[in-house]
Amino acid sequence: MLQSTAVSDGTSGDVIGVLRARGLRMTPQRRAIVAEIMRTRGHISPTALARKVQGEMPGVNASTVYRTLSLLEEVGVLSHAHLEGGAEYHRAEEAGHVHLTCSNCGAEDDLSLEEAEALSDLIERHREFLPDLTHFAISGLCAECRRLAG
Amino acid sequence: MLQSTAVSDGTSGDVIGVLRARGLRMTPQRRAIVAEIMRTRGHISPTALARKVQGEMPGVNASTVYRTLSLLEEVGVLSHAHLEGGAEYHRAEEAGHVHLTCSNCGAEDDLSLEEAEALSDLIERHREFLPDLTHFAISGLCAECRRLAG
DNA sequence: TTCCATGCAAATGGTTTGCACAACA
DNA sequence: TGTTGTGCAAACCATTTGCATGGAA
Repeated sequence: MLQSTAVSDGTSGDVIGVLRARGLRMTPQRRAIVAEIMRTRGHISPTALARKVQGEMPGVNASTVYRTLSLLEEVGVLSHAHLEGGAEYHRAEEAGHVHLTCSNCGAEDDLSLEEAEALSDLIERHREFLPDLTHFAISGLCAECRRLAG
Repeated sequence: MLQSTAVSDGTSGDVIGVLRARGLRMTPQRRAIVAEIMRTRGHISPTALARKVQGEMPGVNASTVYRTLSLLEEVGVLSHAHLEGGAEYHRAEEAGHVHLTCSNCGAEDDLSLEEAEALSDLIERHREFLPDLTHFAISGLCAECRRLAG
């Protein structure tokens, strides 16, 4: 895994700068992919992203999307998390929250970094294990589904 | 999802009883699969299980393994969790712990139900979200890798 | 004898890879 | 121009499904 020194406030322009600084090239496909993911709030799956990108720029191959996602993750612009439906990507700066997904209705919610901090501390205390609670989602029942389920 | 009333202390015999009680048949393949998974400590992936079963009873088809796993989960004997490598199955009675997996060395550890309880309470308090911390693993760095990483 | 379970083969769906061509810098 | 990036097609790999046969009960 490459360690990143990349800093980006979340605009496509920044990302392009980061890539340039690494001697990587900016192709129209990359621009489209970067633009699409920078515009995305929260997470998106590779296939969903591929569909969106192909919507505006037909002909962009899915393999290009996968390659670009890996690249952007290596460079530190993106990271991925494991949700119920598989891996999903999001902007690295949005990584500071824990995904809560309702196993019944599929609703999603987040836990802030501060809230997650308390959890991390608990785990750390017991095992000296330094958790990254953002990598896997936390499954469970949302408030509404709890009520309905009784 | 079928709700289970199944009770099993973890022996193949019990499981067979549970299946019988549901009018399901006991074939040699099912016996082999059940025996193998009852003998397994912790979790195992469908493909790994298939390989093991085929080791002792060649000819058992992978699709049979998948079908049997689903069946045993519906019946309440097994459940699955999402680890780094994908879904893994384990005996339902062993479900009471949280998987901790080191993203660096792959080491695995568990959090007991009691320890996890404190975590659940925290999450619940903030969101009225009732978490099932056993469903997804928690990624992070184990004590040793933390030390090495500095 | 009657369903249920299995094997087989094919379909599926996401993801990866090899390679020749295209196009940034 | 020299490399890097892309499209394409094929390969992969885990999982699912349809269907005819086999076998518990």
